[in-house]
Amino acid sequence: MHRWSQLFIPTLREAPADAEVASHKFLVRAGYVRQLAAGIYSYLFLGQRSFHKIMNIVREEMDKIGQEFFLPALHPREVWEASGRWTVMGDNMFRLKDRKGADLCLGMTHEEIMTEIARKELRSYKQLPQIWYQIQTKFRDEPRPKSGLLRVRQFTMKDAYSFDIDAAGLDVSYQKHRKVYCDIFERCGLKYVVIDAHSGAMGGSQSEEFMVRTPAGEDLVVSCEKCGYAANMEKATSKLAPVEELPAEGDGKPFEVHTPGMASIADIAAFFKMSPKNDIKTVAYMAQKPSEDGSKTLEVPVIAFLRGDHMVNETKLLTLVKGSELRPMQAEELEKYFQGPAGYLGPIGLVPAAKEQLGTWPDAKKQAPQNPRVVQVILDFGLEGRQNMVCGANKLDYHFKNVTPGRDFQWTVAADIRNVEAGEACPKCGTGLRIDTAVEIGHIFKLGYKYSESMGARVLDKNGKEVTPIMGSYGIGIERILTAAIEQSNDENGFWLPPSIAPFAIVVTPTNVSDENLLKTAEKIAQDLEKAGFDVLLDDRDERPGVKFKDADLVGIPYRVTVGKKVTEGTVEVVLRSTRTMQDVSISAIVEHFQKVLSPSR
RNA sequence: CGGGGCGUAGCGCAGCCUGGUAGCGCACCUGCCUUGGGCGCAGGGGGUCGUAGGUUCAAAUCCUAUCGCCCCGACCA
Repeated sequence: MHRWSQLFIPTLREAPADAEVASHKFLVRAGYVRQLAAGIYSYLFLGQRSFHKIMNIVREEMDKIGQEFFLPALHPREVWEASGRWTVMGDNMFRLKDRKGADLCLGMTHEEIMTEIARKELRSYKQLPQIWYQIQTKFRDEPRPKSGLLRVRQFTMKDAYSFDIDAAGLDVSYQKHRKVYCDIFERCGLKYVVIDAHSGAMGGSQSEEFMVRTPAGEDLVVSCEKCGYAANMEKATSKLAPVEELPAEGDGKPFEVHTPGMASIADIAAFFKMSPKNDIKTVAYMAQKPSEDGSKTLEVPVIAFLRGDHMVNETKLLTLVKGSELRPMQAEELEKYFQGPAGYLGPIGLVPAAKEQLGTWPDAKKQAPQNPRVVQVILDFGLEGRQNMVCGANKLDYHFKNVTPGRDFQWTVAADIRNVEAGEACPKCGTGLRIDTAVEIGHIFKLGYKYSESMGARVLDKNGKEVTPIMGSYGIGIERILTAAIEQSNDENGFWLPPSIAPFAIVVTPTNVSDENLLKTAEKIAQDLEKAGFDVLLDDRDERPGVKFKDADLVGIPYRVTVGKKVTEGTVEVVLRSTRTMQDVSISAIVEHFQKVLSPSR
């Protein structure tokens, strides 16, 4: 039996000053974790117990569809070079050298290692499909670790990989994971949503994220309460309400207006007494990506135009142009492409690339020298069909009026490159969309052929023909399940976890251990409950009741049995932490009581 | 990477401006007391003031460098 007096549960009355989010404060205060360095934590007794429960649930469910492996966390450079990600991962990957000077890295994820096994071992379609998973420590050198266990540099992940002979098979594997993930999060007692996710520039065809809404989250979820549409910010779209156009002025053609010092959209809208919706916003970037061999960075100019009140979504833009990074243009670059200064930029006079050149990079097209002023011009869908707008004239202190896209300027491609805003119409049913911050706890992803192809995995199909297996990858953040659960259920005194993932389901608290009768009764109750399969903690510390109650409220245990005065009447109190509701239960019926409200942990 | 803040006892903080033997609350230890919401009294232990260098008779305090941690930003030209 676990006796509190003998355990190391270092609870704190005060949270560390640098803890911001609830889960961080309480994980530290409740003695679950201690910080070792930025984004690196030690898990103490209670924390580890909770993680074990979570991992067991994950394991039990995953075993229904796959096989558990355990791969190295330390990887040789070569494996990552084979997939091309040695360079792609950049500073996010921890790298080190062994004594011989050979390059190694700490695994951020294990597509490469799993594919390496598949490449060496899988020979025939008869061996497919395969689903392999592991629960492993991952290392990511986050630019900015934060929010306690939410964004860290070392964490535990369940990652799974599927290998199928064809897309139909992948779909089956994908759906199996989707089902199992729902079961896992259900068992963990989380309220979650499944959303459409951005599947990256790498040709993934389908991807969904499992999100828990919480203010502590860093991801944005766009959702419709009416029809169930849900997507992340990188993927979400909306229907735009029509905009009232400005009347054409003069001969209807663009003309310059002197706008001294009006360098922002707010200034211009005020100056012309119009809505920012009638303005064309210019956003100018240099898109970057590493060259094939990783030896240098390739750059192309990318210029986006959006409605004045819209915000560009850099991920959408980056995906569109197939780049890996964006940086704002500098003054000389603005001068080169626009021949005008910041604050007065506009589309008229630009040299847009042809549609076929979208996402092409200079190195690849060396043989076809082009006009150095050519840029990729991206028009947001929100500007299509608009007329008589205002934009910068590419000339200090001047703007154009009467600008109509398509008539007065052209573009490389029109696309959705903006952020949806709360209240805009749902793309499916037209209801107002809501936007919430959320934490990503799981992600399922049809990878396609990226790794199997680049790393040379091949099997023979029925006809004896060599084919490349198609892959999926599927992740669950173990720590994030706990943090999300805490974010979801806490108050000023502490938090309460779903019994399935709490370190203990029940804490038995004798109010006074120097009272022999109370202590003996409490021990008996704890023993009986334990025998019945419940995880029980006996708070046998020689402390005042107030101290024990405060600690019990703090540490996340969902039920408390208070053994106090009423034992003389043969009853104890059962307290439900979440609602603070209290109920007298006769000692003889205590096991039965919990058998009704809880399922045994063992 | 850019900007800001903070490093003083396990935790939370004061002291620094104006240099002169390092303090408070909680926690911890001992004893007494108390026992239904972080109780009371008495006594006690614990700190290279992040690190290194400099200025000075004297540095937690002033200067320089460095390390660490936290927050904001890295879309709206």
